Amino acid sequence: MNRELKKEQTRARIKEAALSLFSEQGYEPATVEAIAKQAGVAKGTFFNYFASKDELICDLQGLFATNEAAKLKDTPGPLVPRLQLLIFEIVKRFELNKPLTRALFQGMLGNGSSLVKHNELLGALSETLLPLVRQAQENGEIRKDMPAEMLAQQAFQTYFGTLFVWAMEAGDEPLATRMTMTFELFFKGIAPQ
Amino acid sequence: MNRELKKEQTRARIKEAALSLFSEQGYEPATVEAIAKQAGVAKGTFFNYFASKDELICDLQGLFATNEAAKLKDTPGPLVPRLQLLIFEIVKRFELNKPLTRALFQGMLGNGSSLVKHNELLGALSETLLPLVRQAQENGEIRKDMPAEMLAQQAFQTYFGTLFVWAMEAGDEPLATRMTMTFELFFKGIAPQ
Amino acid sequence: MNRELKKEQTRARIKEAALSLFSEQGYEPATVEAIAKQAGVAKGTFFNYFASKDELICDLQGLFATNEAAKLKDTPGPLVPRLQLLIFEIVKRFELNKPLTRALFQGMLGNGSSLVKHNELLGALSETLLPLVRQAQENGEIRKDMPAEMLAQQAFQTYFGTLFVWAMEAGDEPLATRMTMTFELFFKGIAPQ
Amino acid sequence: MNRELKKEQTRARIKEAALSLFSEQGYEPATVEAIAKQAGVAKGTFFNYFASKDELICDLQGLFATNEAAKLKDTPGPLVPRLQLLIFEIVKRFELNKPLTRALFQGMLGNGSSLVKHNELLGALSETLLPLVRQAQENGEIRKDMPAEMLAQQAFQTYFGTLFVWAMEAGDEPLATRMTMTFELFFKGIAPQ
DNA sequence: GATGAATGAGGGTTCATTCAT
DNA sequence: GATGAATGAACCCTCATTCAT
Repeated sequence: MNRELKKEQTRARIKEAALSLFSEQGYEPATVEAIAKQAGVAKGTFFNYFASKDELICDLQGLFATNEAAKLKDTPGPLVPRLQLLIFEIVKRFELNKPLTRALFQGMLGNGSSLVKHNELLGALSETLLPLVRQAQENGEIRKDMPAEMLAQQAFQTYFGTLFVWAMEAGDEPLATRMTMTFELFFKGIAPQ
Repeated sequence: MNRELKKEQTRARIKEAALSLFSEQGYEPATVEAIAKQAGVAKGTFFNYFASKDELICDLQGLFATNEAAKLKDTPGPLVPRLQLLIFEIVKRFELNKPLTRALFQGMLGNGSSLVKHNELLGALSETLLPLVRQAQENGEIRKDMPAEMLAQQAFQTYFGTLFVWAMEAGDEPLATRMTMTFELFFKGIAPQ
Repeated sequence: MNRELKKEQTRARIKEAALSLFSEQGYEPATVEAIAKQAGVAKGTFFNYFASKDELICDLQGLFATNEAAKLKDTPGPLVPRLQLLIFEIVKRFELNKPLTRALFQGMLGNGSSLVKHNELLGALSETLLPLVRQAQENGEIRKDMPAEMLAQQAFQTYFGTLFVWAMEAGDEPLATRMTMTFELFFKGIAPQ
Repeated sequence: MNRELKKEQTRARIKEAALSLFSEQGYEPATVEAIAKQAGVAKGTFFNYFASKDELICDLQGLFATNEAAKLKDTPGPLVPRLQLLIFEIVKRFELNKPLTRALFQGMLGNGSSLVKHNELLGALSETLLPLVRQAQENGEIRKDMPAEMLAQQAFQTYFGTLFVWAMEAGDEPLATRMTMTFELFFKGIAPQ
């Protein structure tokens, strides 16, 4: 439907505008009015698509996570190198710059439902990851003396820690190499004794 | 001086009040007025002690870091176990609860001078850490194929990642055990080949 | 005509929906969108039937008045008891609850054309009433030392005063008995010396 | 105290400004911003004095009532003529014009706490009135076959009915004469048989 | 005729900050 | 040094109304 399509586009334009302004100005200074203007719609229109600025952030925090890991399921062979590759590709794809990353973090932290969403996202990701981790434990790729859940949690910490420290730093080195290196250490840490 | 002492106390009371309210309500909802009231001073008085709410956050972010590592300098023997112990003791001491941690993160992220301060703090910490790391590399406790700076950076990532993921989770498990475990993996990751 | 009928029904459905929502939520909170939804039409459709929310209120304020008095015209005999009976029956019929009454008052008061309509309605009612009043004055049922217009005006005051005070009260006693009693006093007040 | 005095003045200025704008433009069009401007204060200052526009209306509805009746208590002699005189003087004093009266009605009707306040005011007024009414019943000035509470209620109806119908009319005749006349009828209605 | 996405002025309200007392 | 009234920009959000489909 033409109507339907247009709505989708408007929604996308608003999200893009938000990302653009968060990158330029940060979370708080990027007001709903400014976002709407940048998206080429009226302020009221913003609220036809997102009940609040908070809801927008909830939506946007999806950028932090993907479920690409699902692709690895049911394929045989050693997992660790493929996970490493996966991480590299994921990080490479989403172009989070530092100010945007900070803005997203900030938006998430000051917002109860973002918190809930965050945990849902991590939960869903865990669902995908857990069987793979267990399989890797069986294969002897990963140490068996830690529960898979804990290992997944450690992976998340590694991920967000890298993201956070990177985003807070002044320089402009790319995230991808840093993330890759960090996960190298991580995989070494969780290798069997 | 009596005068001097009183000022110090007032300042301390304001900081305590802020921590208490950030814990209860989060960063934004804890208004300057509420903090002042909780501290038993007038709103205007707050600004005699902190130039802005942002400056207060800058001050408070010191809670994330200590320079206890300095104690380790110039003492011989293996470093890694002592570092682990140090981390455990640091984390155990400062009682950051989850809402407060989130509030501090949020305050830091939306505030340019906090960013600067953050990097200064990490820089200073690096200063202390670097010689120790190099020494440990010499001793063969830590892999030599990564520059000490990078290793320190990795440590920070590990630290903040743990803090962040923990602060975002729903439960109320203590930070200390989690942090210890995480650093166990970390030290394993950075052990020599 | 089928077409004509359907329009009439839709219009009626919208009015019913409005009354229902005004009763539940009051005048302002009952948005055009909510009314349309309750009536089972789209928001835009509302405006095909009423040029504005104000016009709807104009339409609805007819609930405050009827011209049943016309029935009394040209029948002989004492008027006062019949008028009393009439009032009782009128009030009994239209089921104005308190929140709805307040909502209608509110809608009327904030709306220029409602004001005009209100005066038109009262004017028309006067037209009907005046001959009857004069007749009653001739009959010696009502004092002659006040012009009929003034007496009609007094009746309106009595009517709206009762309505208003009743609508503002907390309880849920029925309007009918109150109105009857009030008009008993009123008729006593306008009886001949 | 000078400080205290100034606050009082500011509060008074805001109320005056509100009355002035309600008279000119009606309830809704008189925005808080406009009221503040007219009062010569910033918009934020308005909210230092009134938590909301609704609260202002609550405050203002006091204009509808006074407790001058208290003066009559404990003085001997016939009450009815003194009550009539009292009403005349009350109405004469407060200069409610028609648009303002409509605005106040409108503000009260759309506001839950105004409703409560209204009933409190009438309750307090009843407290004062009831002993007088009973005394008048004893004196044989007022009919004894109706409870005093009901008579007070009837008086309120008479009062607000007159106010409402007068405020809705187009002309500009003074309220005082109308009110006096209406209460003449009312007192006749409640005279002993 | 029906639809509902788009509008956008304006709503009430908040709060960090200033400054006269 | 302490106070708290005043500030006013900016906040998020509402909703009657329009109009292209």
